[in-house]
Amino acid sequence: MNPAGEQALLPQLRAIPFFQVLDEATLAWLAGQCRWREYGAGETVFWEGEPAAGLSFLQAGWLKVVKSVPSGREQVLRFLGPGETFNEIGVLANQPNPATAVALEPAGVYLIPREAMLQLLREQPAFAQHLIEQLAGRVMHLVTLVADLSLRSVTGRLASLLLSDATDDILHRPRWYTQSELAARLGTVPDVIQRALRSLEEAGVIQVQRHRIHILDRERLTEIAAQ
Amino acid sequence: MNPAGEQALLPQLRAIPFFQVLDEATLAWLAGQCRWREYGAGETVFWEGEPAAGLSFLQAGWLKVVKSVPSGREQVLRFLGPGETFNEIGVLANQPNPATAVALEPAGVYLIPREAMLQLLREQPAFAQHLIEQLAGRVMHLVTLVADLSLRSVTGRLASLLLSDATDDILHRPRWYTQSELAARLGTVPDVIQRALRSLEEAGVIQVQRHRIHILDRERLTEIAAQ
DNA sequence: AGCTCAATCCGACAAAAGTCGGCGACAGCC
DNA sequence: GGCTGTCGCCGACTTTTGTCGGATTGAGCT
Repeated sequence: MNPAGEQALLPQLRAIPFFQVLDEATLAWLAGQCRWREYGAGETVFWEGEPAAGLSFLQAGWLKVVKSVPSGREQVLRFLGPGETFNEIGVLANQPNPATAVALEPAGVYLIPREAMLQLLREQPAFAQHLIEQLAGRVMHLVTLVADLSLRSVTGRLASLLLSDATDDILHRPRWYTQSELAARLGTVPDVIQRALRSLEEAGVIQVQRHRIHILDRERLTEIAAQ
Repeated sequence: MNPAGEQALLPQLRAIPFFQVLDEATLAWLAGQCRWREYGAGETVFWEGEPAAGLSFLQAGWLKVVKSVPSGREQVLRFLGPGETFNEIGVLANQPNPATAVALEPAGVYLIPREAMLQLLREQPAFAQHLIEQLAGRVMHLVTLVADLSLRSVTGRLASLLLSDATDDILHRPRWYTQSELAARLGTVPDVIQRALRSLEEAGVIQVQRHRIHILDRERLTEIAAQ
């Protein structure tokens, strides 16, 4: 994993939905502003409460964005993979980072400094437009998460996750996607997830293997997801 | 409660943070686009899942924005009072309304149709900028709510709410602000709120009256809020 | 192959949250 | 001033979620 030279970075930037609205000259300028950083698995990219350095985009690897509490429990706000951007909020709200970002596997990140970001915002109306759509999407996602945490059972949330994340009725779990992470994503603890998985398996709705979960009965799982 | 004529509506629009960045001509144009609606207490302003008609701002009264579930339980996303705007998200994400809005007391609302809103967005970069900040703030608020629901106890959340919403150590509760609404805001049910209030009162930390709650020991309440 | 550490699994228990039935108090309304 | 419906109050109970100790498994490493 190496930082892309400017000629390699450019097509990458172009491929990111976030920047697709920019013209070539602006993209080139932006490429010059980016700073490269690498992180090992488990390393923290930035901490909640720190001043926001800028907007980042993930060139390679996987990250999680979490809120955590002294006891050690944490709530995953989102996982993100190559090509996704993160920490827009700290920059835009002119506030400290609202959450912590941690690398789940070795990751390479480009940082677009706060000032470059704000300049883009001022000078590129199309960029601002696009950003607004992104943020609106982010809000919708969070609203769903709030309703889920408050109104639905752990088993129901787990069922929904399986239904929405599985491809061809199989949810593949990379090494980093442990029951711990699954629990943190669903707002609970590993033991409860284990219990829920077991009970779904006993009901014959899913089949759990070490690194993947098969959906056996999509229909019944959908009913369970309503709880 | 009457719709303001254009000459009365204008200063109102000017006073709304959302529109403060617009020049006089644009404000006047906008005033002409607004449509007036009134709602009685308990009436629904719009439903989750409906197509988003536009951005609204509340001229008088109080509303709640909620996600609810067939069983009847609901999660309040926010309460809002005169001068605040709502349902930006449906418009901006080009999605159906993500939540339902209900009047808590007789309310008057101006609706800015979707098209006018989008035109503003295209033609007024300053407006777009301001909108981005608003959305970023909304995201921060939701992130906090998610972390609270997932990681903190009901009593802790209640304590936080008392600390942040009380003025001069007193939280006034208008008629609509029942224990039911309090519960829906904190993501639980009325009985649990009643229990939590009683236990805080027994501990001598607060004093509960019918329409207001006194904070007696701010320091201890702050400790409890950490749970 | 053996070691080691983390992930998983499991049963028993504890605590928090949610449910239910019923009673009393208050506000609004004839 | 009485009626009525909602809100609030309370105790007992159920369910869900969270915690703990410890056994087991598997992957990666030496």
